[in-house]
Amino acid sequence: MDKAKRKKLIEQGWIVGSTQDFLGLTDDETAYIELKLTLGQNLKKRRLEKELTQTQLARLLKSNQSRVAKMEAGDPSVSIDLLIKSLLALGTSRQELAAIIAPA
Amino acid sequence: MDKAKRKKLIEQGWIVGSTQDFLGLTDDETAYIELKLTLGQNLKKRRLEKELTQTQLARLLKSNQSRVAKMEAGDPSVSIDLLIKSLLALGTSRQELAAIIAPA
DNA sequence: TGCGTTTATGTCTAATCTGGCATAAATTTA
DNA sequence: TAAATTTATGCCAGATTAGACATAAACGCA
Repeated sequence: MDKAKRKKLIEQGWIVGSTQDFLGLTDDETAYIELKLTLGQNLKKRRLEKELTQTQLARLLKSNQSRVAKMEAGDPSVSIDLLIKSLLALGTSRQELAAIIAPA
Repeated sequence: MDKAKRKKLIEQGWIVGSTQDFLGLTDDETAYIELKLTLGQNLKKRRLEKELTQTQLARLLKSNQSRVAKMEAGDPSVSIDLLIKSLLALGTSRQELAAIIAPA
């Protein structure tokens, strides 16, 4: 958000700040959540590339459709652990994993 | 292990195979375990660079010495989740995290 | 060698995460 | 637009993981 817009919103009575500030998250908590979102988005990308439905992917992972949906959305109830296991199960290499985490 | 050595061992009656074969792990299970070991080793490296004892690091992470020992050893009772949270808590960036996972 | 410090290992129970299931919401297709 | 398919959301019981604690093992050093 540029400074002009921010100023205007504040003048209008809006409270402006980052989600992080609002929720009172520490830097590392924020980094964790963002990382989870990134991994989930990539899982979805790979699923779509293979033209699978969430249900089909779930079967592949020996999980279920709802968990796949939550994974892709970065839901608080899913761990990075599960996301990484899923990506690995899809044959993602460590190189690829690294590229997901920190695109060059 | 080079082929000659392997042949010799087999002739002598040894059973030769990878730990993965022996334990009957799938490729992705192996990748998961190896990733966990890598992260644990790196956590230890970072701890030593800061000249902290496991107990001191544990306090930093709001955990305890035994869990730190297990993290560094890649113990089955620790998740990649905890390892990543710990590395992030030490201020590790996504770039660095990626480099740990797949050194250039 | 003996002592202090650090690290490793085992076990407990509380908290978190997972799969399963039901169902709602959204999207696609006829 | 209605039906069919796909995705999202909520809940729960069982499984897994976490911190706490005890104690053993390893290490460094006087």
